[in-house]
Amino acid sequence: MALKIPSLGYALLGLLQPKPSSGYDLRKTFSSTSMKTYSDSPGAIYPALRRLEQDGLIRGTIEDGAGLRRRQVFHVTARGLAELKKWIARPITSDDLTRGYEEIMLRFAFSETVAGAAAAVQLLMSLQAALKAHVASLQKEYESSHKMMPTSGRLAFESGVRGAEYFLQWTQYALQTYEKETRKKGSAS
Amino acid sequence: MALKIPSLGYALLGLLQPKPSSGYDLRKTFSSTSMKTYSDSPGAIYPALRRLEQDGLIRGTIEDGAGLRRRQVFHVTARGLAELKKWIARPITSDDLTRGYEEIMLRFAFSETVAGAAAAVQLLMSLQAALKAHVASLQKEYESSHKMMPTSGRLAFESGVRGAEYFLQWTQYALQTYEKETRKKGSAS
DNA sequence: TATGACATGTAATCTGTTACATGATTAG
DNA sequence: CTAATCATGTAACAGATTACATGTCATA
Repeated sequence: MALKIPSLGYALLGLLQPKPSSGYDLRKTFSSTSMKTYSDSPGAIYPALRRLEQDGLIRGTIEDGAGLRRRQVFHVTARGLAELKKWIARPITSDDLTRGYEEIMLRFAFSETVAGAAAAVQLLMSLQAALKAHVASLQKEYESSHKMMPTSGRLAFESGVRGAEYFLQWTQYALQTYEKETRKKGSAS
Repeated sequence: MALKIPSLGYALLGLLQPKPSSGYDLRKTFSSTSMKTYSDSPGAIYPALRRLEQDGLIRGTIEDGAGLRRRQVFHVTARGLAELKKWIARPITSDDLTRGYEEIMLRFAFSETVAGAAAAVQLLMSLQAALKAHVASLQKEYESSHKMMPTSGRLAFESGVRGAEYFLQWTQYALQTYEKETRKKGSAS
């Protein structure tokens, strides 16, 4: 039955993992940082947190500090961490790419803190392989159809192809960055 | 009350406008071309078409040609065309950019056929202005936060910033393409 | 004649949006 | 004291996903 978690659920898990927070904190993170893709509305976040808790992926404890203003702080459970790791370790499919780069980048952004640098590199390599195939198929489709398109259609398609090519270049850069980092750490130890 | 149309609705309108089609045709377009972002499932498309018809944006006529296999072909009404044009003419907001480039590119891809080259250029200029502000704010956020991030987080952020910068460059290229085109047409006439 | 493509739909379920509602605490 | 912020929630609704259901037509 595999426990289906929507994108927002993973975003919450990823944020809670290094830093237990309240629903309100999470809302502010979504509204104030560049994670605005996710809704900061209470109607999205509080139900999502409850679902995660019901699935045993997070646990909330009511904070009773100075004031009596109730505030529930959630932290990721062992099960939640395992689920996060599974998500990050999943190989990138062409379907993932079709859905857009956002969720992939979220996975990558969390990967190092959640599962270590080795997992981050794994993810990058999987992404690179998937992107190569994706770019090739986009180019093929472009070749076969660009002549029938109006200028704006063609340009929009081009933007997609070039964006993917550029993203592929970025994976190379990211992998190199990790290589340099491990060399530095290796020689420093 | 402004008639709210979801992204899928506009995608359908945009496809139907130059070429009336059946639900089945549209599903195949979504599954076979790079418009896979949109679901090709009947549970998404047929209800969406019915909603558009109820709002008077498209009208379906049952085709009775050779065979008796029923097949309903939808075409965009005057009201639907007006709605499409309004959608394309809306200036690009920072909100649009936050939600991702896909819907913006859809608007642009359809713009020329639906509203003419001048509208396409208008859209590009609006996009360029919005992107400049967006890139600047992303860079600012990057500057103030990149030192606290793990490598993977930083790289993911960089990918977002650079992607936006690249997209901005593309708008320049697209505008130049239109300039060249109008010059050619102007001198040819 | 049976398989597969054509063609359309519905029902259950899940998630997110929008809008409303409640109450505690702090700052002016 | 009152306005803003902190903090949490609920209810109605819209839209998408998944899975199922139905029937037509061509072809091997």
